[in-house]
Amino acid sequence: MPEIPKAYEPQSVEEKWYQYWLEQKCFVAVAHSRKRAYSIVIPPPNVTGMLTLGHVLNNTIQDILARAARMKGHEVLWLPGTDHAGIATQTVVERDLRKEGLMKHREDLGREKFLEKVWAWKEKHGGIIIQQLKKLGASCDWTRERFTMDAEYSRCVQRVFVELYNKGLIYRGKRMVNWDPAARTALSDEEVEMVEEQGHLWHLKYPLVGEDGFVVVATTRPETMLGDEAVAVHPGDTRYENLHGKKVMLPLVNKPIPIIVDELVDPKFGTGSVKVTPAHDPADYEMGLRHHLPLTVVIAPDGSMTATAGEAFEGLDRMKARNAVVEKLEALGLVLKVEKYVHRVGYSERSHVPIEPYLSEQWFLRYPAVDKAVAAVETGQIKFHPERWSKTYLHWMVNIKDWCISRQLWWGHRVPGWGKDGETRCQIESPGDGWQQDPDVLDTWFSSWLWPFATMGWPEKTETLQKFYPTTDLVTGPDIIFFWVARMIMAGFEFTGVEPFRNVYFTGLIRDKQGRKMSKSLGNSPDPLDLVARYGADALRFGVMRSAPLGQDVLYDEQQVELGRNFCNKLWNACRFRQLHPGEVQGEIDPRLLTIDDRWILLQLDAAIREMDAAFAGYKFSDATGTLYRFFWSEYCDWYVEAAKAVLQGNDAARRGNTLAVIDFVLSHVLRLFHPFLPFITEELWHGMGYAKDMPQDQGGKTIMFAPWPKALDEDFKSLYGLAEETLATIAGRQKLVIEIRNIRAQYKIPANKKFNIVYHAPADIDPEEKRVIELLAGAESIAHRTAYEPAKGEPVVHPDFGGKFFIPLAGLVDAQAEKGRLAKELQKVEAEIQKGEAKLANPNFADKAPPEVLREHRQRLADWQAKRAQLRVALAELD
RNA sequence: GGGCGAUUAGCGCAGCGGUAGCGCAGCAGCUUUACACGCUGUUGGUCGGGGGUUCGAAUCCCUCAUCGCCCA
Repeated sequence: MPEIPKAYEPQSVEEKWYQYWLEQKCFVAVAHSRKRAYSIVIPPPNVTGMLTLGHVLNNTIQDILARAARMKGHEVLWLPGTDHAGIATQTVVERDLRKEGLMKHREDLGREKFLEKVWAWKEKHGGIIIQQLKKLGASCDWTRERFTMDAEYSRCVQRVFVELYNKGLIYRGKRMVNWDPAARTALSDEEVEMVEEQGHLWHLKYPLVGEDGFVVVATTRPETMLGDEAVAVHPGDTRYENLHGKKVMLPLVNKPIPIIVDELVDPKFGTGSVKVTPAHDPADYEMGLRHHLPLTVVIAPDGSMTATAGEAFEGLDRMKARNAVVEKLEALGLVLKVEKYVHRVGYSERSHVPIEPYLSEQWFLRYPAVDKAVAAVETGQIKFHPERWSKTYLHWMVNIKDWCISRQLWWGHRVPGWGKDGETRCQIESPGDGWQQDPDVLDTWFSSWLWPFATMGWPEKTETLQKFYPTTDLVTGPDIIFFWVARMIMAGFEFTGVEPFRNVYFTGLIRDKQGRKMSKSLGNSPDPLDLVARYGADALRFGVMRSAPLGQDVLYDEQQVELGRNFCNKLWNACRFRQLHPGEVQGEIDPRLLTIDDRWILLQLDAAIREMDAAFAGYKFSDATGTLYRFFWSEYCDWYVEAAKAVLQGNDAARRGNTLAVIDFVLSHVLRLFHPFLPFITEELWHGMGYAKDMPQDQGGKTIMFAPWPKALDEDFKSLYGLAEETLATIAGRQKLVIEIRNIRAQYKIPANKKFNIVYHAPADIDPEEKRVIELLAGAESIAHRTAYEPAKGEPVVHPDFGGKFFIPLAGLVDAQAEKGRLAKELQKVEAEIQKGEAKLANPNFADKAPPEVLREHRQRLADWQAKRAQLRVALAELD
């Protein structure tokens, strides 16, 4: 690494090493390896997808886990792939084809032609997100990349369908389902998002048949009145007792409908009497069944009004029809009043239009292995991080309802159901001539719930499956806990007999600075690739991880990425500093030549490694980055390197070499600890610093990816190198001293670049080495020892822990008034502390009940403050 | 209505029973031969309100408030 640039330039470095890793097959998992397996399957992004910051967070965590596991000696499989995303993809392709003028509706092309177009589209645009993940540094095994519509994968899906059908868990039936009128397909309950809306409650007057008067019904959806088949009241509602068995004339339609009595009517809602529209409301549908009411369909699958709705409304969109109906009723004087009303409306998560309850023939699944799936999480066989999500999971699992799995789309796995002359069969291949395959496809989640094992070749007992299944960790967002996580757990138990993963890490949501969700319409969602181009992938990863505590939403701020870049630059320059000193790379450390600072930084390194291990064990990645940041920047760069300059600038070649050996030791550990977080820069420096040279090929020689993960220093190492706890206190004391001197210098406006002299007044001088370090750290020209010293009036003094006094002669610079002010202010603080301490110790309850070590601590603290007060008082008196 | 989470310095967070901390921003100074993507010093907090337990509470309990997510 000759002539290293002053600033780190990530672009070329990242490109180079990613290519190298691919060429060297570093990401490929070896199924017959003897190493212990670690595996993780990617939550497959939509093929249509583009990388978002959410993906960055999610995949960076997976990459950190995978890279750390490799360094810890595991055989790692991180299995990537994409999801065919039925509705999303079909919608995008349909839009494009319409734009190109190739069709108005997909029927114009026909199923086969249309699917050809989707596949062509997928081939052309489908890989974008995969390429983006590579830019991030994702160490996925790309040789095992899967797509949910791969031939083998599709066979798995159909096989599973047939199996569940044969077990009686899949059935077909006519039900009221959540219908998306824009995509024109059924959806599952989970795909409906309830949105609170300010709407209206219309009070409509329905005239009684054969007598004067009205029944008033309240509704939020007046357009459905065209399909009303009854008015219902609660049996116990005395207000309406006289109406039981009578009829009303349905306005506009002019059709008599009965007044029925049903327990499920809420007498407190609106007027207590409700209109019943069996074809367009789930509750009304149930009521219709109980009372044998006809189903009058007035809204078509595309959300427009049908012919049955009447000439005046046919073809109108349901929302337009609403206004038209209200207008007509108003003209007839049948609208009693309109109230503002807040209610919750179901919206399609896909097309973002209001869901229409719609009666149709669909396929449903009664969930399998529910008990096992519940028990696995309850007993901790599968662990959630943070744990609290298990509550959400369990709540859903015990209230679980059958899953509507059929979709009226073309892009997806076709239902392996066949019909002929009213007979239905379920099998993968056609039963023969004349059998028509069900036109529906399956919910995308009905394929992705098989992801952990279908991607590994199940149902074949492949080597990959045997080695890497069940997987170790899953990293995903809590928003798909029902869609995906819960269903994968059930599928895992049902089809493989075991849990599909042992740990689930739920990330937070990425929000902007103001706490708003990232969204396209707000335009607050930055393009991660743009950030990579400007700051580097490592910077982006580090920035995102630093601000992503476990279980907490992430407030994204570009400043964090900038910070990540600054951090990389610091790392770069710390290595550059080492490079500028000639000397053997990673020489032997001689314990006899260690300085106290060497011993201190080794102890701090040990502590940092332990903290890292604890952070990894608890999936606390922001703690890990915090530890690394602190150790490397605040401890290593700010204190150790500055102190080490005393040796490096000295003439003792042996000591210089030894200090460089310590520096290499620390840096080689630092690079490895950082590698999972900052893969590119650490690889570049690993080679550049020469640390790869003496390592075995598969242990860091080829790449830092397989360099051994640092281990905390053991007792033998510590005693050999004389690493003892008291070093920490000694250095802390010296740091305090240095800070006090620097403080005085700043107070007296001695420019940081101006050297100044210090007098050490004490019976014995300090060790010359230590003196040199203090001079260097404090920015002093010299420290002169005096056994007798008469300070000038008001000369600032510092009292070190080890005794004696440091005077800072300021040669005319002393401003007695200023110094007095400074001391008085400090004295005030000290007095306050003393008062607190005295009050506490004076409390007999405290003295009696507090544990002795706490008592001792408080007494010591008080004594220290009192000593400090005495010093300050003397100094103040001298000023007078 | 039920559940979960959050509320600590201007901002983002840590601390979860014994002196309130970190990073960023702010302020002051500095081209100190690794780094201005930097260095040094430094100002900010009755830990959302109220009650309780305790010798001692940011930390445990109760309650209220505000915000956010999920489920009815």
